[in-house]
Amino acid sequence: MNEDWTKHIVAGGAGKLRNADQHIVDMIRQAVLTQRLPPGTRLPEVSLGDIFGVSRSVIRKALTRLAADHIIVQHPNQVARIAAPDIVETREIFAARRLVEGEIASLMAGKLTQAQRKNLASIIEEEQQAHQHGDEAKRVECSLAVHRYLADQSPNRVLGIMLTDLILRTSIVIALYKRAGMQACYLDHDHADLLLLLENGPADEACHRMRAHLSALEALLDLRAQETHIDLASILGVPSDANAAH
Amino acid sequence: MNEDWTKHIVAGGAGKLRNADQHIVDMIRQAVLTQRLPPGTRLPEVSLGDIFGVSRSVIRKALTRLAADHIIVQHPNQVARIAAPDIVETREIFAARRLVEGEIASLMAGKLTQAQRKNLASIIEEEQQAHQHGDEAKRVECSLAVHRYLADQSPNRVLGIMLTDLILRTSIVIALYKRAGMQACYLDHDHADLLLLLENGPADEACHRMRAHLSALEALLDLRAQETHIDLASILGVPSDANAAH
DNA sequence: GTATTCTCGATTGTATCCAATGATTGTTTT
DNA sequence: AAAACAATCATTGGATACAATCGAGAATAC
Repeated sequence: MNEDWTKHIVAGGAGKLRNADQHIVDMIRQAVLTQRLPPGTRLPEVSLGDIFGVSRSVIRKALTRLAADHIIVQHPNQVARIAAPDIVETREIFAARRLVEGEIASLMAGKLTQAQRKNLASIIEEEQQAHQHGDEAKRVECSLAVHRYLADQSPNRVLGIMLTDLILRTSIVIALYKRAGMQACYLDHDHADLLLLLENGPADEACHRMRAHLSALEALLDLRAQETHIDLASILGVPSDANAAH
Repeated sequence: MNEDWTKHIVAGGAGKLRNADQHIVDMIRQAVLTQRLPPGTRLPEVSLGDIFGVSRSVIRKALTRLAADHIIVQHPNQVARIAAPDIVETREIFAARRLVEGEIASLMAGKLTQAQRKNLASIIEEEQQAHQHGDEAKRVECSLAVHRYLADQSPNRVLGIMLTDLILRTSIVIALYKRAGMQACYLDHDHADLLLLLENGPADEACHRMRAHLSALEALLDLRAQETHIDLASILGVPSDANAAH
């Protein structure tokens, strides 16, 4: 079915032959971030090899790295799939992200360089414009860009890399558990308010605001216990017998 | 020279053929934790393949996973080495660990099960006995066990796995930067005090105590600016005289 | 004596081959 | 018709072969 994400992907980089797995990892991560590659999607090694024009060796290395980052799940002798965390893990991911991104906000608050101010302001401006024009895809992209920029600019690189991973996992669980009616999650003015606190506010207030922003995001999801409609498609594909027991 | 860590390792599991890379990853992680495998050590694929009796395929998968966890560094076309973070990254690792382990302490404080109490108490008891008997290796092992147990029992599994990785990276930088005179880092009664707070104390106090404990640990290292003798040997590629330097 | 270049060995990167395992489908039995 | 069983196919796990690259040391030039 949903196989068209490959078109976007292969277009990106045909010429790269050196250390090809990095390119493949990047492309798959990007596809997951932008929700072109929904949770539960099968990722057979041969198909990916055909798509990217490399052998299974390279694909396997890429898949191993993605599994280490919890973006895909690999069970022995079974096809790798985009991860589909359950509700418990979803809450844990949000809690961890609040901790890490709150700390990063705290570290950066009041210490933004001029360039960082400008870049953040421009991303947020673009986000609001996209929202007003109803360009949902663009809006999501910019919203992600805000957080990715913070992860990238984190003065503590260890925390920054952790946040990069958590943002990816958050994208996955948002795709899984977003309520039916809404096409994506949006919190008006949250990012603009955050920028103000990052520029001037005291560190602990920036931290607190960031955590509240992430909690609001989590609250937009439908995380009621199991009985929900959600997938049965992506979940029943998962081999772990936790769900399939009946 | 320092090739005897293999003896300890291969003894562990000769018979395992199924999903062998997990075993290899575990063995190398354990060797790094116990400092039998110092930072900068070369890890050639063929040598490891010979040692574990498997092909390079399996070794490569194991190395890829270790690199994803920042335990080894892989540069293109060069031998993988045990990571040797610089001083800046060392401070970042400690800061991240304070954040994560402090939160885990906070989450567990006042909520220990009876079994958890018993296990922690027994580990700490064993640690103190080892210290009194001068059994340094045993003492370090128990000290690690305390923190690994917390990582393992963390109610938030995402944070728990993060802590597991951070403990490993902490072991690496301790091996790199421990002061010459001391054989290992020891903080008397710190673990016992922590246990008391985990059992009874309020959450934020347990968090604060844990952070202080980790800061004290960091303070035992020699993290003065670059001019220290330390590496240039282990970083620039000389495999074995990293320790002989002093 | 020092610096430069060249060659060779060690090591990794990628592709391909075979074995093993799991899923699927069709068949048989009750 | 439903369930158990068997054969086939798709897919992964691991090993090996070959190509590409890097580093060390020798040979050479100045």
